[in-house]
Amino acid sequence: MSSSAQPARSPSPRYGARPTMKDVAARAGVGLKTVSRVVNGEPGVTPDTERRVQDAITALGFRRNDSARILRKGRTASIGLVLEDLADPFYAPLNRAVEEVARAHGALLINGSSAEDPERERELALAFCARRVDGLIIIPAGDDHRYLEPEIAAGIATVFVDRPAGMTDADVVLSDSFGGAREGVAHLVAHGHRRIGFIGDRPRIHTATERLRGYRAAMAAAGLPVDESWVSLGPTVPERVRAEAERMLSRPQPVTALFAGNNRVTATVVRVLARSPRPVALVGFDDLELADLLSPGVTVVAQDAARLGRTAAERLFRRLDGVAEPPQRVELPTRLIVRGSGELPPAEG
Amino acid sequence: MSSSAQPARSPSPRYGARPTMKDVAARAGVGLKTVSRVVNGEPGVTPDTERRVQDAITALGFRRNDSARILRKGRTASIGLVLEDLADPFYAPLNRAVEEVARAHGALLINGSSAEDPERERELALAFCARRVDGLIIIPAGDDHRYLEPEIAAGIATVFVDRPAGMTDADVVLSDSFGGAREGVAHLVAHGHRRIGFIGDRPRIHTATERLRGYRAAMAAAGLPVDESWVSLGPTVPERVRAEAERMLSRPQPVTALFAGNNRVTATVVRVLARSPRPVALVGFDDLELADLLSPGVTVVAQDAARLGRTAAERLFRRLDGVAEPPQRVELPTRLIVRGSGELPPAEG
DNA sequence: TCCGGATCTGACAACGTTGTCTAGGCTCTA
DNA sequence: TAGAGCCTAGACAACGTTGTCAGATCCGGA
Repeated sequence: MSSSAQPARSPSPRYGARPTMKDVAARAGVGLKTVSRVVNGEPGVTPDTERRVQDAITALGFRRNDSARILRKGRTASIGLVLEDLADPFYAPLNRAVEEVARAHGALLINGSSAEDPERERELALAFCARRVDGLIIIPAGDDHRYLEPEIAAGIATVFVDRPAGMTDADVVLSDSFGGAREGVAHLVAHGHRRIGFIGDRPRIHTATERLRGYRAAMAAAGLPVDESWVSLGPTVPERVRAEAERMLSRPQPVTALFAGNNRVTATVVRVLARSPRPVALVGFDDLELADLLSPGVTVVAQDAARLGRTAAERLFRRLDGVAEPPQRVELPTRLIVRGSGELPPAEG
Repeated sequence: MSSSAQPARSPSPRYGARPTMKDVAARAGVGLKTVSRVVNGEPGVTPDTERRVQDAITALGFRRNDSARILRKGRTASIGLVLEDLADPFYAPLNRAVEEVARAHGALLINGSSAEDPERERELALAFCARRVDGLIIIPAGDDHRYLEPEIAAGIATVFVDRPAGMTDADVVLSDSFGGAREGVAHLVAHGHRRIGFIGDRPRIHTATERLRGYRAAMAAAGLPVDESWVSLGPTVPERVRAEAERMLSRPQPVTALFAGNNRVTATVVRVLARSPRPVALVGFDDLELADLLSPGVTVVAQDAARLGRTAAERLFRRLDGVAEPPQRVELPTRLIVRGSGELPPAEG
């Protein structure tokens, strides 16, 4: 009776039992190592033997088990990418750029979203390390990366992108948030604005504070005072951004222009301004798809996300190729894209 | 002299040589298996022993090597996702949705872009299989997926998304391209348009032909003839789309409305229409960020990309949990989002 | 005929982990 | 106090591959 029950256990015969090199070797009537040689295109196999092995491989549907290979060789030919949100259009080109570089180096890409949660960032990065990725590219969510030190010491190359790492020394590739914001605000100042609002991301996010610093620098350079009610840092959910924008616009002395700290803020502010009775100027950090088609066009401080990713990945692979130099901080320039500039609403007072 | 040269070989002492369970066991003065038990939280270890092991783990900076674990256990707790382009904003939410489901099941996500190249899709998928992912989610670039049959037979669950697989029987999750396009075109017809253009992706892409079929169905249902010069399938690069749109608009009897086959086409057409002397109606497949802010607003047939990804991933994990049922084809509804509807330019003749 | 050398091939150990199985120590009961 | 039974702990093999090494075969030349 137990024998009659057995067939039911496995839904299909030998389901999940893949052939191994041993099976191929047996079928081809050769040794294990010869199969290995054929599979890896190593020299020293007669054409005839090779053909027999190839036939056996095809017949059995053999595919090398890379887990075993990795275990043996110690290198995984894969890198891990921890970003904030796979769904964020800003990071998509970065993701792709990293993939392209990885591909050029024959490596696969494992990735995940930290969702701006330091604990989740940590879990992901360490899970990647357990898989023994050769290298890590991280968009930091947290500000303490000491947890990575054993991994880095053990040889996992690590590059941080978009924001600097906390409490640890490693390569970083950034956009010039400070300079970009300063330039964007200066553009508003040049058009006569004196009361300029700033709405940005939460203060624990490095880029947010850097951009605010740029805002203050531009204001200071122009000799303009900053009323603290014009400045707002916090979550970039539409509700908050909308409320803050409306607050700044409805005071007795309303701001005449706004600087939006990132793409999500800009998108919400654009919607608020579309309903504003009087024209309000806007400059946003990060470019937006279709931004050129809005009227008035939205002037932006654009980052080159793809270049950010490419630079970080190239740096990583240089490390993997054994280049040993002290950790470096690369800051990529931003680009002010002036749109509908002629129509930028002038300041009134 | 050779001995004096040796130190230079390894940049830092024991660099890359990670501690193993054996090292931990030696340091803690316990057996190998006891370390394994502690690392995996298995029962049967006294608190005192456990503490000794934990201390050794911390002191050595041990981290379990998942490659070895995978080799031993046969399951990788990871799934592979082959999409068309990691940088395409349409696929970003799908990507994220798949990640979330994977995460909920304790699996990691490996992904890559096929760049719409069947050969590259194949390479990626097979590379994932060599890594022994538990399952695959594929947005097909090619139309022959027989290469996956040995893998599927060997137990790698596979789900296709966004487009059906070619030549093989597997689960598929799609949007209702046909129905969506028909509804979108019917919307234009309802506003009095009789000469409606269709610009879509290359004919070998399933969604492109399905949407075209929907267009033809809507025209036929309204008793409207279709002049073949109104229909254009091909690469969605801006140059071609722009040229085709301009061609359709500059004929003696120009089209009075356009249906755009996907987000990239819509973006380009919007730009062309912004310069058009007379108003031309537009409905696009896929929603666009900020589409509501354009004037006139762009009416779209929206797909729920996140739901597409979620559905596919859930299906995959059901398979992995052993649910055995014949391959299924799920078709998700689209949603017509009417924008600036009152202002939809009416047909003139 | 024999030998050196090149070429092809396979036996074997090792990579780091987990499953199985057994040994030893302890507690509890009769 | 002996024996049953439980709990903790470790020895060992196995997962599928690759690196090392040594054996077998074949060639040409002496």
